[in-house]
Amino acid sequence: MVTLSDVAKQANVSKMTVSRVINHPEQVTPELRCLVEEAMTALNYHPNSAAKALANNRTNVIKVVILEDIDTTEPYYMSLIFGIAKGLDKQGYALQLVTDRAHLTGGNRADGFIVTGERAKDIPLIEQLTQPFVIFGENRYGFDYIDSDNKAGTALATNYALAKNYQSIVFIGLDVKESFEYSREAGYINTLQQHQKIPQIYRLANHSHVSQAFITDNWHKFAPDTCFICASDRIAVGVERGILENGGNVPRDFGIIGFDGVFLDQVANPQLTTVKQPVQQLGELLARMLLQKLAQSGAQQGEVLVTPELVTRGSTRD
Amino acid sequence: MVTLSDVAKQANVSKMTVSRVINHPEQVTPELRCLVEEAMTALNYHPNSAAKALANNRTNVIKVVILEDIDTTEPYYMSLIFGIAKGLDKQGYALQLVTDRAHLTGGNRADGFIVTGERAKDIPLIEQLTQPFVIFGENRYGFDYIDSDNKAGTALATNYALAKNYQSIVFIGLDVKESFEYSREAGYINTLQQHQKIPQIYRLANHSHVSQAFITDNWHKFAPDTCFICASDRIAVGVERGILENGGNVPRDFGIIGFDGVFLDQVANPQLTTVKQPVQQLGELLARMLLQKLAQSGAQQGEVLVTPELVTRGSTRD
DNA sequence: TTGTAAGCGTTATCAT
DNA sequence: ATGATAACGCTTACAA
Repeated sequence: MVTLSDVAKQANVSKMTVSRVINHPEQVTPELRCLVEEAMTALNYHPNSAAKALANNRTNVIKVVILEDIDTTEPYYMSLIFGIAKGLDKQGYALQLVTDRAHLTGGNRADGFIVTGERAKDIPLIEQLTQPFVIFGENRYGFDYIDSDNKAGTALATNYALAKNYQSIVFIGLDVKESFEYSREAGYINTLQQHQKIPQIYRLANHSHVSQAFITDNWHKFAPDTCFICASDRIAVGVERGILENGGNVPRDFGIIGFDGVFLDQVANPQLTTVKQPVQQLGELLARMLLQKLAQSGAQQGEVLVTPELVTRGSTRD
Repeated sequence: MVTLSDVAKQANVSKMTVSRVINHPEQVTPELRCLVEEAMTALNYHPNSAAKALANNRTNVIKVVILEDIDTTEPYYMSLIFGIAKGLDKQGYALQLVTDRAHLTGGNRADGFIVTGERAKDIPLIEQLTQPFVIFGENRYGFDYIDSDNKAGTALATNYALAKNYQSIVFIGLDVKESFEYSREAGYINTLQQHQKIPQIYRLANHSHVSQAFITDNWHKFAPDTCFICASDRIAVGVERGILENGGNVPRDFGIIGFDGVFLDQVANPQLTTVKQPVQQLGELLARMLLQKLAQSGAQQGEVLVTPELVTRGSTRD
């Protein structure tokens, strides 16, 4: 194993100079810096992260906390974790997954936290955290966060439906009292109002069989030339099935636009037009934001909203 | 931060005794051990993993290497990673995701590797690894591995189809030259032969639209009373769609059995009878096997096959 | 069985 | 601007 001392010898300087070249390059003269850098590459030096961690009282580990009870096959979360892992890896950090609330404070140490799926009751728990954290998902508590721009997403979808000349545009949302749901509804409502149309909103549990049953039960209410803006792809898949089951023509008489764009949209038949969240990228951004926060000793990072993209496919008119 | 010394003081012993209670409890007298343990809980002591790592020349980090180019939304892999992360977390290890071959040897250090998705060309690369590793997935190179028992899985499926009295039983496999595919075909073939039936195997690319098109193109070949044993849920979803598209009755005249049981099976309509791999559990087993291998300084661990489970649902007769 | 001392690789502090 | 020294928390090797 090549250590600081090895590099120091090779470059004829002290360990400290090498350390400084790595951590505070501005404090060392260009010539020495150059020498040291050459020595480092010559020896293929890689810092020992455990030693660094010990000296700095850090761990190089970030805990990813999922407070929601998730179906662990849910592709959405998996993509997110994948993105986080990639983002952390790039900067030499490793990830520890926490699904057990008890592991949050107890257990191994970490340099910071990425938290998602929190409900109101979790807020005190989160506020107890003594180390920097960032949140995935809109929140009203002033926590730093990253999310898709939900409002812009449904606005995109609604505008598209209008452009495709669907007469009636209905929103099928989720029956949860979450910030993201309100934002998605707002994007829809605002867009419709700009076009002097009356919003029509239903809220369902986030399951395809629920939305499928809903369509069948209310089939008489939906005349041809209707586009359904859905708050999730799960909902959209069920809506699509319900329409087909009742003999409706997709996309000519009925359009469907989903939300999420992770996996399910491609499995549907016809494939879904959907508001695609760049989930993996969001994960990488979370990692980057947290590491930056660490570098700035916990400074506020604010909120970052990433505009999602409308992917057009067979569930809406050409 | 509570350290060894703190615990030592509290228990009126030296640091070493505390260290021994943690790492070699048998070397310390029961009374002292008890005293120390009380002190540890009283102070809520947690070992500093960086210091441990430094002293032991370890990192407490395991690299998870995915050599295959995967669709990062693929729930199968995501579940696996989730399982690995949980398994590692339990023993205080963190995970680093490697998708870039260059990061395999270079970059940060790790104590061991969990490798998956390797092709023939990757074998030399893997053999160069200087640290313990385990593989996910059957392989013919003598590497320690964990996998589902693919052969047992398709045998389960085929026996079930026979029990449900489908006259004709067809296997739709994948057109890949991989160990797991051969095993799945073998389970099907063996079972049919035990019942004096002639195997009938097709091999397709692993996409639902490919298998859907295949069914339509060959619809005349498949008389009612046929059950399709599929090598993946993706294939099965397409087969199901193809059958429905051609007016076939599922499950009365045509049965479909998938393989994997991760997410897709539940999204299908009707939901798929499928051979469910305990993917997350496989991940945890991988973590456990690797950590045990580390504890045994790299000793061979052999292979572990986990028998999958047949989940019966609407795509086969009641 | 228990304790003492040295060292793992790095960085902060203080001196030059 | 650069270097010497101690310290981070733990474990191995050796001494008692």
